[in-house]
Amino acid sequence: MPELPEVEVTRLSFASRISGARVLAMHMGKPLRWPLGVAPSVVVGQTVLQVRRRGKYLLLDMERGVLLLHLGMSGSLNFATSQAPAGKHDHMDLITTQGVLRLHDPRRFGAVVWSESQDHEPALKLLGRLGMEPLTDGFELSAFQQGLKKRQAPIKQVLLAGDVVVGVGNIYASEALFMSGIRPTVKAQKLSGPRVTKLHTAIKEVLARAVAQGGSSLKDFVSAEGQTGYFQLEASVYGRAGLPCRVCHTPIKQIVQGQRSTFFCPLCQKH
DNA sequence: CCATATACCTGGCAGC
DNA sequence: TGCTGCCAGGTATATG
Repeated sequence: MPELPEVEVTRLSFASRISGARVLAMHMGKPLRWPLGVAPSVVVGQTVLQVRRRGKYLLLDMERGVLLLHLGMSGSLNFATSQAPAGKHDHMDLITTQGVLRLHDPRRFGAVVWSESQDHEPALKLLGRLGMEPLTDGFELSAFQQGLKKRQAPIKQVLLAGDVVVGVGNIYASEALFMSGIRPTVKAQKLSGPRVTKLHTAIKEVLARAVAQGGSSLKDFVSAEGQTGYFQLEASVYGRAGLPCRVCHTPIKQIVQGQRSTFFCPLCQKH
């Protein structure tokens, strides 16, 4: 569920609502990917200053540290208005003066980590090797090109790795490569300048469009299930194995790269 | 440094 | 209906 667009839409959906809130209590459920790092009581009493996003991580800046959240594969955040009973898969409740921020994550690949904001904190180390933010000016074509030039791995896997550019998950990697007419198996370093330019544009476009779409359903995003965004978007290739390409009607192919599914049109993405 | 495999965990679904 | 096997939006870590 959560690639960059959904994480960003999630952020937008609760950032203003929780900013300025003071933490009254914090409850953790079953273990997530990493331990919180401190007793939940450490977070109690702190005020949420702002909510930022870095890649697919959400960062709740507080007075004395940062609460880092990751949604993993199956996580979502929602606001429980009162003390509605936590369900089987609710693994964090942040009870604040402005509502209860609740993490729902069946597979528990997500994470909630507290970090006292200085350098060598393990939580912030997670952010250390992340690549460029695709929806900011920092995502410069020349830097993108330079990043790809070093890589011999297939372009799809380089996009997913997140150390050149962040936020492109398994769905949007396939979609962006389709948009730019690039075969996912091509070695990153073999892409010509013009093709890198196309890909650079496609990544920005596909992610920005998805954020906009998610944003349009923002009203019921939280109260509903937190999943409306993706289903509004029509995938060009993802999940469409065997179905006709929307452009040329050639059957879409599905392959496996790095144990993940990749989808592409063999005609529109010739090499 | 780089590329690839592995591990984490649960639910949904196709097929029998 | 129930079982089994496979698949799923991520990514740190180990291994070669």
